[in-house]
Amino acid sequence: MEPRWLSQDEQESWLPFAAMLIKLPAALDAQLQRDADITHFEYLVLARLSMIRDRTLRMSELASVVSASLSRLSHVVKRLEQRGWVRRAPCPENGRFTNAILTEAGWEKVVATAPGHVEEVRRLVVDALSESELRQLREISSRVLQRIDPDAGTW
Amino acid sequence: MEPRWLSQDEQESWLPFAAMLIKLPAALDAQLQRDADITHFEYLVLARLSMIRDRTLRMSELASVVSASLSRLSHVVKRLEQRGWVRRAPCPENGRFTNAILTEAGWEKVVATAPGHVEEVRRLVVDALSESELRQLREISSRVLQRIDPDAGTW
DNA sequence: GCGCGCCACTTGAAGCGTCAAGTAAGCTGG
DNA sequence: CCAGCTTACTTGACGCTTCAAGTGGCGCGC
Repeated sequence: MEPRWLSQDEQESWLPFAAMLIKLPAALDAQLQRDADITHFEYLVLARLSMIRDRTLRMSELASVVSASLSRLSHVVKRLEQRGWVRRAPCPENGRFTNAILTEAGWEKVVATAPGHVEEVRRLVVDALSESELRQLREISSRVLQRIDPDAGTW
Repeated sequence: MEPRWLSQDEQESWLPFAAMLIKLPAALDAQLQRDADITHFEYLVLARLSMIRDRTLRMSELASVVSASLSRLSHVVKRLEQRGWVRRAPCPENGRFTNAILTEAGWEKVVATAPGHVEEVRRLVVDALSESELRQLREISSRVLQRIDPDAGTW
């Protein structure tokens, strides 16, 4: 079967988009690495915990909200635990679950790190775009996410 | 100084966009890994070489067009060389330069792999969006790239 | 014309992610 | 009531990326 190659126009959209897909995460990582000595993914974990009641969440739920495998999360939480920002405790009601809990030091880390990160997100994306472009971006992202994982939108 | 947090609206665009930034590269990688047993980045290197006259490019130029460090490229090209898809030869005119050259087997690998990859790009992005959304996406991506690296647009 | 520095690359070690295998808690059927 | 399955998580090994330290060709100053 003859493949449906991208047209000239399609390529001219795809190429810059693909480049952004590579460079934007690298740029966000670089800012956090430089200013806070943590990974973008480590930041996501801390930030998510900080937004939640009791700053506590089961490992499997945390994995799902940060789009990671349980294995990846387990390794990362181990490192965060060693740095004193998170601790783990078995869930009292059900011994199979493990709760990840943001410590006071972890909370302070988030408070210290978030403004610089938000500033970078603004600088590179939010403030670079008009209001209507931002809405378009939301629509586009949702559509792509839907295609990647048709079941995911359900939360 | 009080940080400028994202507004509700801004967050509602940023969150799906950030999720896409994580999941789309993972999805593209997964397809290539599954169907062709190569990394997305390895594919990029082979594909770029295949598009160029003589299928030959200096390492440093290749690094720049695929947005990678020279070190990363060096490691990857070594692996591609071991698999027989690329070979390296010092540039005749200037012994400091190394040319990366796509072999016949490498060419065949690209020809065999490209249609499936393009199909996945269509499925997840290009065919998921309208023509005008695709144009918007190009504009948005260019704007963000400009912010990340103001000098880069010059080629 | 040769020493010194720079440039293009290579290498090795350390860190993070993934995959597969392991462990331990709780449910379930007989 | 316990054997075996399932679920939630952990661990270890391997692969890829990064970072810092090499290596070697080439040009420039004197």
